[in-house]
Formats: sequence, C-alpha cells, structure tokens
Amino acid sequence: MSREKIIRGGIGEFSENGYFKASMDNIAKRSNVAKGTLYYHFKSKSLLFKAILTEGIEFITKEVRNTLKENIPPKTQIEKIIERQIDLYLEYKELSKLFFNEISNGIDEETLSEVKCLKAKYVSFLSKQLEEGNEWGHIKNINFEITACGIIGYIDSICSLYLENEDKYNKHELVDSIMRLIENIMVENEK
Amino acid sequence: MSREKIIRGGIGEFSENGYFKASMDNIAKRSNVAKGTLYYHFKSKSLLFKAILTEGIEFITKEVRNTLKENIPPKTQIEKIIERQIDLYLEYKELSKLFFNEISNGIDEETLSEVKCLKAKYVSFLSKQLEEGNEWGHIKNINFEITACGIIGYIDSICSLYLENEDKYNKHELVDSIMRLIENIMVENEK
Amino acid sequence: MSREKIIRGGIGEFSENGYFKASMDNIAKRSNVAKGTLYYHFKSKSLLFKAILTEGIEFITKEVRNTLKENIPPKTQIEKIIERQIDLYLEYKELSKLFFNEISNGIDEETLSEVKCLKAKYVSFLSKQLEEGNEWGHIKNINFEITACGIIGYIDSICSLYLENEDKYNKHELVDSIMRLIENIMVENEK
Amino acid sequence: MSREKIIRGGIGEFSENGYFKASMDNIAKRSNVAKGTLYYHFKSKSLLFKAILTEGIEFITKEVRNTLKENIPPKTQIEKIIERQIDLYLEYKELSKLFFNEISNGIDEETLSEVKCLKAKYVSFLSKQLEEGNEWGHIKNINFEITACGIIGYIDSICSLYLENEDKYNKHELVDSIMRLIENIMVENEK
DNA sequence: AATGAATGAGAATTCATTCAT
DNA sequence: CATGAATGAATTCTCATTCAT
Repeated sequence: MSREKIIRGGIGEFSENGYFKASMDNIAKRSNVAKGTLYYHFKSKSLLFKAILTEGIEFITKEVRNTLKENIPPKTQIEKIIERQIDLYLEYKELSKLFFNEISNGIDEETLSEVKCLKAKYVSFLSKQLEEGNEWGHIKNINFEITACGIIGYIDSICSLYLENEDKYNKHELVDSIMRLIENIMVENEK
Repeated sequence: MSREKIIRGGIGEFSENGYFKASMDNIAKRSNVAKGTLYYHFKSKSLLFKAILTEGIEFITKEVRNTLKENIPPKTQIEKIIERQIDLYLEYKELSKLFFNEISNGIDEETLSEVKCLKAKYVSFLSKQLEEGNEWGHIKNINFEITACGIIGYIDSICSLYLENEDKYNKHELVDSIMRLIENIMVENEK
Repeated sequence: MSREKIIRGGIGEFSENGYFKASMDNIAKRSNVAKGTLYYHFKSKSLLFKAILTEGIEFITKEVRNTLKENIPPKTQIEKIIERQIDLYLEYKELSKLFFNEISNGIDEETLSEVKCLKAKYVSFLSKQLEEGNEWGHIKNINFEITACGIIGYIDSICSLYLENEDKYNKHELVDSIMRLIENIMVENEK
Repeated sequence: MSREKIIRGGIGEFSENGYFKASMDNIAKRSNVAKGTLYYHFKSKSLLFKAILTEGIEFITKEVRNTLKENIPPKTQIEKIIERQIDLYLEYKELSKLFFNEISNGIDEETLSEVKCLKAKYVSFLSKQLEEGNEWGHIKNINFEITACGIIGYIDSICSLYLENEDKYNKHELVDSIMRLIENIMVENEK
C-alpha cells in the first residue's frame, strides 16, 4: 500500500520539481507517509527515482506495444505507434516529463546508466518497427537507430511545446507534423 | 578578465554536472578565481547560469544565421542551417548540452522563463526559414512552428546519441537522417 | 527535549553576543545538538530568536502578574510590580537583555513587529495599573501610556547600570530611585 | 569633503539598519564615494562607527550644555536640559537611535567600551545637574547616578514611542511626563 | 511495517578588507 | 586622495539518511 502511495507521490514531486529540487520530505508529504517509510521501501532517493522510471517506462512500452497488430501496412503500424505514444505522453505527462527530460547529468552514475539503458531499449524497439516497415518500402541507406532516436526527440519536443501552449495548437497537428516527415520513407510496396 | 574565466569555468562545470550538482566552489576552482569573485560578477548561481546560457545561445544563433546566403534554393538553405547547427552542437557540446538539456524543472522560475524565451526565438527563426522555403515548394497545411520545434528536438536527440557513441555512428548520417525526412516537404518549384 | 536545550542555548548565545553576532553554530554547540537539529525545530535563526523572545516575555509577564493582589493600596501594588520586575530582570538578566536591548534595527521586519507588539502589550499592562492606581489618587492630566513606557525604559536603564557595576550600587537603591519618582503621582485618597 | 560625506552616509545607514546589517557597500553608495575611500578615511567598520558616535555625542552634549544658564532655579535648569535633550533626540533621531540603541552586544569590545564611556560621561553630567539642583531642595537619600541613568533611559524610551506613533502623542506630553515625576525631588528651597 | 526526531556534510551567499593603479 | 576588482573566512540553511521505538 505505502509503496504504491510513494511511487505516485514521487512521480508528482519529481516531475514538478525535477530530480534535484524534489525533496524526500515533500515526497513523504505528498504520499501521506512518514519520511522513514520512504527508506523502508527504497534504499535511497536515486533508487526511488530509478524505480519510478523503470516501472513507468515499462508501462509505457507495454502500452505502445499493445498497439501492434498483425497484417496491417507498416506505415499504418508506425502511425499507430506514434499516435499512441503522443497520446500517452499527453495523458501521463508527469511521467513523460521525467522520462524524457530528467535523465540528465548530476544523477548518480549507476542510476543514470540503467535509465539510459531503458531509453535505448525503447529506441531500439521503434527502430525495429521502422526497419521492418522499410522492408516493404523502397528507401534504403537510412540509419534506423538514428532516425528512431531522432523521432523520439521530435515527439518529446513537440509534446512539450503543446503542453505549454495547449490553446495554441491542436493535438492532430502533432501527429500530422511527424507523419508528413516520415510518410515518404515508408512508402508501400505496390507503389 | 575574471568574468571571462568564470563563464568558461561555469560552462564546464554546469554541463558536466548539470545545474544542481554543479557547485559554486567547483566553478571557482575551475575558473581560478576566489569564490567571492563569482559573486562580484554574478549576483547568484542562477544568474551566472542565465548569463552563460544567454551569451551561449546568442553566439550559436549568430553562427547559424551566418550560414544564410542569398540566392540559393531554400532546400539547400535549410540543409546548410541544419548542417551548421549539428556542427556547432558537436563542436560546442558542453554549451549545447546546457542549452538543450539543462532547461528543466527546478531552476528558478524567472531564469527558466527567460531561457525558454531564448529557445522560443530560436524555434521561431528556424520556423521562418521553413516557411519561406515552403513558399517555393508545394506542401501546404503544415504547422511550421511545430515542425521547427520538433526538428530541434530531433537534432538534440541524435547529437546526444552520437556523442555517446562516437565510434558507432558517422557524422554524415546525422545530417542525412534529417534531410531524408524534410526533403519531401521542401520540394523545388520546378518539380 | 532538544527544543528545550536549544532555547536555553539560544538565550545564552543571543544575550552574550547580540542577535547578529550570535551564530547558529555556537547555539548548536552550547545546546549540545547538531546544527541540523536547530533547523528541525526552528525554521530559521530569526524564528528561533522570536520563539525565545515570545516565550521569555510570556514567562516574565506571567510572573509579574502573579504579584497582583486584591485589596492592597494601588501605590503598594505598583511598588510590588516594579520590585518584582527588577528582581526578574536581575535574575533572568540574559533574557532581559534580549528583551530590552536586542529589539533594534536589522532584525527582519516580521519578527521585529511581532516582538514590538509583545513589548507594547507589556507597556499597556503597566499603564493600566498606573491608571487604576491613579483613580484613587489625586493627580490628573498625565498620559499613562507614555509614563508606563518611560518607566520601563528607566528600569531597563538602571538595571543595566547595576549589572555592569554590581559592587558599586545596591539593589534597594534601584527600586528606591523609581519609587521616589512615582510616589507623588500615586498619593492615597485619604491624604 | 569625502570624510564628511561618509559620516553623513554612515549615520543614515547605521541608524536605518543597525550596526550589523549596515554594510560598507551601502555606506559607500549613500556617501557617493568608492568603497576604497571608506578605508582611506577609516581603518575599519567599527572605527567608522566609533567616529560617528563620538562626534555625534559630542555635538549633542555640547548642545545640551549650551542650555545651561546661570542664576536660574535648578528645577528650571533641569527642565530646560530635559526639554533640550528631547528636542535634540527628535531632531537628530537617526543619530539618537544610534547612540541610545545600537550600543549593544556584538560590536567589538574596544569600540564598545569607548562608547560606553561616552555614555557614562553623559550620565555623569546629568547626575551632577540633579545633585546641584538638589542642594537647594530638600530630598535626601537619593542616588543621583542611578536616577540620572534612569532618566536617560526614560527619555530614550518615550522618544522612541513618540517617533513610532507621531500622530498619537503630543510632544509636550513627553516633557510633562518626566517633569511630573522629578518635580517632587526638585522642590525649591523657599518651600 | 511504519515513524519522525536527530544528524552532519555540503551548498550558496555575504561582506569587511586589501591592494594595485 | 580616490578607486573598485578581487578575496576568503564565516555564516545560514538544506536535505538525504539513520535509527531507536
């Protein structure tokens, strides 16, 4: 029970203040547990952070994977994936902010590298989808790892823009702006 | 003289450790000045940070603007800009890491918003280039602000990837991966 | 337990060195607690100072009030009050020095005004005693607030003098010197 | 020229913020001189403070002494002195606040004791006036040093009260409240 | 499992003072 | 006489972590 409360409280505190300005005191308050309880469940601040990030990214990856369906054109597949990721980003914006922006310098080496590994896996997953899609397409000579990584940065960037100007932009425009870019490397075979 | 030394020392310390883990003590040591000197030139840590970021982004923006030439096709124009930005990112990687990744939560409100403003101006600049380029092209219905913002996130993301795996990837692949994406929205008139 | 130790240590340090030269480090040492403990119990130096002053003046006021008895001539009443206050001043000289002398400029606005309020209440209390006493006496046209305030300044001033020259003066002379002054405005009815 | 400017600037800064919160930086700014100039004229902060206090008290003492006239009744003499002191207090309130309230703990031992000496001299002067006046009067058994010291505390206290509530009280009430107290120990011979 | 008082290392910041010009 | 950049010791305050209950 407490563990769950702490994870939720931690997501809020970390995403609102960033890893460093987040304090264990505040997390305890937000979670309605005593400070000692934090340390009963998690050995340290950075381990709590890692747990949140790990569980968060696992959840998001699973959700995105669930959009995969068989027998649909790869272009549509990619589109679905991107659409789903954007939706998840906007729905779980706190978690997303953590995952995409708080993985920066200063966090202790070990945690940092484990989290980077999680992110790399996600890039790898998207990369494979692109590659697979491309097998049916006609564009060669593209480095899919790089492109996948770039697309994730692209999505992060525009979702942040959207969240800061929710009235100014339209959710559809986000997906559109990416699809416009990648549709040409994902041309169907029959063409 | 001292001021210059501090700016240089600050860039190193901030980009290596991030805003929060960076300490004024270390900055003083790196800069070879006494701690008090830091405060003689900059009223606070966050103001030093802001100064570094402001001067840094101004330098980068100016450099990128210098690639603009008249009478060349807009697609080439954009390509030059992106190429230049990637080169600058990789050359001034410390500064770039600061500008692209350290603008996150936790930094004090005022500094944060001023820095966001600087970034927004940069997005705006790129956006205008895209728009102008497009006037000669044939694709409509694209939100240039969003696309420009996304492209910047894309560049940041792949440059970081590159810097962490310098042996694995090739600098040309970076530029390529973007150009492949945007060349289709930047088709020349005569087509 | 710690809180009590800190209050005691704080009284000593503050009265010995004044608010500004008193250091939290020293207070921690005097109180035999770690520096962090100070901040666990009191949010800041000025809040610790305020707590000490507030609790101190409450104690003193209560003690002085306890000297009030019914059915004794007002002149005697006043005499008892003044005698008691002087005794308390000399007994709790550290606290008294704080209350009477350390409420000066430089302390942060909020603390300062709250402490001034405490002092004003004390003036008010003495003023009422004078006024009540006077109802039985014969002197009119005196501003009791001003007189009460002045008497407190008088007491402070002579007690300080006494404490700095304990061998030179005699405790009785202190009370005497005031009573000689006010006995004429506190003449009994029957006269 | 500079010296004079610094003294004036110092009085303002010290009385507004107290000795400790006053900063040499601010004094320099208020005085329109560079910080180095401060140290050209005064070896240290506490020596500047001492200079201000010494010159100030000398000025005030001289002014009060000037009210002395020959061949007037001692009671009237005392009254004139007190009236003059109150007037000076209110006219030079900044300086007065310094002289009466900023002589507290924390200031370095040497300066402190010299300033205390100045104050003692002033007490002594008033004491002599009381004593002399009394020779013509009829009250014995009073310690004039103590009474003089108390009266000075009384005056300080009520002047502070007045300055904080200038609308509430009347300047005449201040003098009155003291004279009412001391007139009885200053009865003329012929009575 | 859970608590919260206590800790102390580490950080930012201040400011009187110095000194080369 | 006057300056102001540079200094560094001292100070307040923060906060992750521990531990007895």
